[in-house]
Amino acid sequence: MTTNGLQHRQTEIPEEINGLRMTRQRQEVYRFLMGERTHPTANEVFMRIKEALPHVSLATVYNCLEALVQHKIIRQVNFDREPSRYCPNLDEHGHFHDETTGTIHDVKFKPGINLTDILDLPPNTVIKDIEITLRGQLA
Amino acid sequence: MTTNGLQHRQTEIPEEINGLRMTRQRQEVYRFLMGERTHPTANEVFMRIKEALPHVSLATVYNCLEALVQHKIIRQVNFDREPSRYCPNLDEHGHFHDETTGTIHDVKFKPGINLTDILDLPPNTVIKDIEITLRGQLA
DNA sequence: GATAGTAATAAGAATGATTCTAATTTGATG
DNA sequence: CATCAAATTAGAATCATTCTTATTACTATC
Repeated sequence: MTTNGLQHRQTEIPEEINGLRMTRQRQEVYRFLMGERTHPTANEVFMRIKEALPHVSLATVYNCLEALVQHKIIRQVNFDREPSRYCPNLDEHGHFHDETTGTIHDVKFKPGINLTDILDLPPNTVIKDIEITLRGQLA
Repeated sequence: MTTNGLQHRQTEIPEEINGLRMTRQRQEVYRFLMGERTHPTANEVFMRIKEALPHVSLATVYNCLEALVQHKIIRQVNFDREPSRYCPNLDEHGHFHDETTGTIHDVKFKPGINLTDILDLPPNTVIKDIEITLRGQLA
């Protein structure tokens, strides 16, 4: 029993995630990202959720993405200075950017590997976030 | 015996590196980066080399940096969407961004570690470039 | 060493992703 | 339903970077 009947055939999204109230706009952004594994840009999210929310604004998409990132519901991914991309995979992982096709693939670490074990960090370092980016091609 | 006497007391820079003709502007950009380990931005490079070349333009600094990067003489380093920074350290290494002070530290890998060994890459992947970024604080 | 052709530089305009501003709407609460 | 805070909207502003065009500097050749 849902509180409204609008979301049949769509992924149910709770009213709140990690303390963030999931407004209609945030739901659409999040739902789209969950079903999309191509790491879309803010603009791509905007184009797509306009289908469900024709009056949504690009600023709102940026606001939603920022809120989702800050509440650790999605991750922001940057390649050089290209437009930021967004990723619903919260597991620790890197990104491989295939230069031939332009596609982006998540890269997992081999089991048992702890990133901080292999890095020569200064003592007393508190790591909040790690980003690994690879560029190349699938031969 | 140099071809001119202008560079006394400065690091001698060859006329060509990796096939790139080292013009006066490229020399100044490169010389500054070599002596500076703070990973300066294009604008910081610009401000500084103006002392030696008062008529240099910001566009030229960007051109020089791009040429140096493309000829693998320096590396471009990006943190999120902040202005790009430039680094003369060509060894494979990552960057630790200390949020408290805003400073950036090079991070080496522990001896014997090969990055591709610990990543679960798709088969037949040719890696051209790896970037590792850490954010946190020195407690 | 003058000349022609190419590369590099300079100055300022243009671009484009992102952020900001101000006004409106929505939602939660009493 | 009145109130207050939060979210959304539309459009303007920002700012690192790139582009354009004109000028200048090199290089190679005569």
